[in-house]
Amino acid sequence: MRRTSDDTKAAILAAARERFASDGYQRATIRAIAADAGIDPSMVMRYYGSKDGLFAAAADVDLRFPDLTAVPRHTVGRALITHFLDRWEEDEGMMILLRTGVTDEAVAERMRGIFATQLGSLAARLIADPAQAPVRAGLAATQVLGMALCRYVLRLPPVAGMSREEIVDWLGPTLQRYLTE
Amino acid sequence: MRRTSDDTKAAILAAARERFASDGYQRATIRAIAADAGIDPSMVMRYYGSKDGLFAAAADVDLRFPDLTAVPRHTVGRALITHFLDRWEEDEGMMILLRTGVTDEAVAERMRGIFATQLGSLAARLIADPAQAPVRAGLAATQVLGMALCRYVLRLPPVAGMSREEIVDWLGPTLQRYLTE
DNA sequence: TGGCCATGTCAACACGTGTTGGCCTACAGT
DNA sequence: ACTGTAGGCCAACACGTGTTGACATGGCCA
Repeated sequence: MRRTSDDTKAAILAAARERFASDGYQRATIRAIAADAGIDPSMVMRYYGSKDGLFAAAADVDLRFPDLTAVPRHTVGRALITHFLDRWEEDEGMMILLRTGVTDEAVAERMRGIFATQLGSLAARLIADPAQAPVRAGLAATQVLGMALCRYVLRLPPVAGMSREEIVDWLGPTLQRYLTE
Repeated sequence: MRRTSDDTKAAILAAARERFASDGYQRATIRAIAADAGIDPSMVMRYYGSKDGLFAAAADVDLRFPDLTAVPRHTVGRALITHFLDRWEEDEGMMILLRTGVTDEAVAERMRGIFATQLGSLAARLIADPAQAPVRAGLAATQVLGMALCRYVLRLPPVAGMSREEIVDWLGPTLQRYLTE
């Protein structure tokens, strides 16, 4: 055989993640993805059924939160932002979610689910009053997503130019306050 | 005459702002905008030349920052977030910029310009060390845009459900620290 | 060697898009 | 009443899209 079908599927998925991440859903075309993967557009349909199916496979992403209760309570803020920066820089899925969730309601719903369960449950373990946990988690989300938006998507020069240490030093205390104070 | 051309232009622009704000650039079609305005798609071309021309007219937006040096220095954070919430709720242009800037490089560049000049010059007047001003402004942008993203675009339930007072109470101190401390 | 299936290509369809040019129609000025 | 013109509509074009089905071809197994 020239190539095993799993190899081709993987090549398509890799090309799709890149295109979706940089162009968003609409502007990423099946033809362009197929060209990147070095095969015919019809192969994409064969392996993923439709553009929606391909997107679903490409946007399957997990925040992979560590257990922040294992870390000293007064360093929770710094640990959270550090993990987030890591996650953002190693997984194109983050960019895909943000770029498409802004205009696609279905993806937005998915993001709501991800943040509600993952950040929410984290906050629930950290905060005594269970009624306050969701609001605290939401506040943390605004700061963390805002950073991702400005740094990786919009690329505002001062924010894109900051070092990781600077960011942790500045945002750590903010998140610390939102989550524990 | 049935209608003056200025009326029609205004009707088209209003429909366009609404569509661009809720659907983004690609999914907002000339045909849908024309239907909303109650006229033929070709009229849009007549008055605005092209879809790009129409978008440029619809996305012409100003942050309209007040002079924050007139306000007591220790309330600058609260004043900033208050003004931003106002601005966001009264002007669809904000939503247009955020929804489209995330996928359209030209709009992103425009946002960079807006934030650099407006928030940047504000920070420059507030902060003694001129080398630190851009970073401070950038930090404020992450928190403020992150709030807009979570509350108005993604509609994360805990954030969308917060009252204005709650938001000001929580984000005010954060912005205060970024801008003055 | 011959046949079969997985892997892949090709050309085309149906549809929605931005955009264009020609045509109509109601009103203002004479 | 006649005409010019501003405001508006209609049908069509050219293009790119996702998607489909028919056809080719290389390598494994009998």
